[in-house]
Amino acid sequence: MEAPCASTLFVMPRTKLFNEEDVLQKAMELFWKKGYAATSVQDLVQALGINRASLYTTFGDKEQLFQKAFDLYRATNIAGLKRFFSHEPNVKQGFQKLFAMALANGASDADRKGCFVVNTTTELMPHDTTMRGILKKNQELFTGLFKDYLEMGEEKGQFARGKDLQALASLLFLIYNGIKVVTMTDPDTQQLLRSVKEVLSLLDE
Amino acid sequence: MEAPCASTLFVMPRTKLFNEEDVLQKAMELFWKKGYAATSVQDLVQALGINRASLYTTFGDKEQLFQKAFDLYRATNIAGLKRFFSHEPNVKQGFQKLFAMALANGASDADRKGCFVVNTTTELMPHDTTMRGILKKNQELFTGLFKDYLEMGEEKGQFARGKDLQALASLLFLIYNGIKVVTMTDPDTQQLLRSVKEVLSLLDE
DNA sequence: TTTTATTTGGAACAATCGTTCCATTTTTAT
DNA sequence: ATAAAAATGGAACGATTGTTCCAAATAAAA
Repeated sequence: MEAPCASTLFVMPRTKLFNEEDVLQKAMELFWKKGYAATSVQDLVQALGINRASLYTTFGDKEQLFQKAFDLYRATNIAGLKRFFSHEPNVKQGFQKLFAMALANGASDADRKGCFVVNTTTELMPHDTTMRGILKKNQELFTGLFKDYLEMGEEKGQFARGKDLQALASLLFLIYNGIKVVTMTDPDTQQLLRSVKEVLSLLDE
Repeated sequence: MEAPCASTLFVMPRTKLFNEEDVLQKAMELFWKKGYAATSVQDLVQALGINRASLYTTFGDKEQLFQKAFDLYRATNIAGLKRFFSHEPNVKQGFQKLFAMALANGASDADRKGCFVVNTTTELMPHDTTMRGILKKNQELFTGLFKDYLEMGEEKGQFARGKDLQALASLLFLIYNGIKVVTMTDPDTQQLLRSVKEVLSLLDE
């Protein structure tokens, strides 16, 4: 009955007018800045610059969009950390620079967004059970990278053998999280740099 | 004209049927657990067990109630910390116990509420400027108590003189915040205790 | 008992929430 | 030109948001 002629089967549709990655990036920054509950779909429509209907057809509902934005943040961060470590052979200096960067970022960001992972943890953890698995994995991945980096330093003889590298990795991760919280209210770079110097002295001798 | 007779001037009204402090405590726990944005007035009415109108007449609007609940949390915490320090003359042991308690609390709390101050920081800091002053004061108060406690230990000869106690106080505060975040997703007491042990070794010799 | 002040339950408010739908416009390839 | 597919603007949905108001019930002191 309705058999179409061959020509109609290969008609190409209108291409998307917006770059999906760019839009997702904008969504990431808004959720990062305002959190999940405080970000309305109306806010998203305005910030992303796309139509409300387009938002729903390309990203699903608010929760799915948040998940994608959050995944983008995590992927970007992990990739950046790996790249950073691979370019810094001296481990103690590497952590020194990493924390200095975290402090500088906290001080320079006028929006005081902090860390999207930390913010999401404190906002959604009490009830969101699906997010828990993701965050736990992310935590293990992070401390794992820290530990691998420490082991590299140990093998290179940059500090004494026999240290509890797992405990040190967790400790540095604690501090990383602490920095992301504390710098939101008071980006006092100078004093916290001295704190970082103190803890990194554990890698001496 | 309408001069009332003396007797009517001293008529006592109906007394409140609920204990204001108890109700505020319940509000504190709900805001602590769910955060500001995710807690609706309807949630509060049900959790506090008082009427919606009573809520507004005794506590003001949602924002004022949150502020009072938050103040209660901070006051309780600071008082508790002072009491704890005053009962523990050995400083290193004091911090050891303090962090162990923080870890144990994180592990035992089924609601995974974390720390109300940390949660509020990450939720409201990007935009709320009035809260910033409060949180900064709170931060200074906390690190101040840490530093005073460390100075007491130094004077008592519990560890070597000449350490950067201000930096150490900030460092321990960073770790305290880190613990409050990390234990929300994974209350792994055992491993983090080793991290605490590592950082407190800075108080040795 | 009467008076006074407060709580109480619930209705009502406008505003916003997340989401869906539709008619129109726009772009691409035939 | 024509057809297909996507974006667009905007209306519309019911539900929930924070807040206010009011009549009725209640408790304590006079």
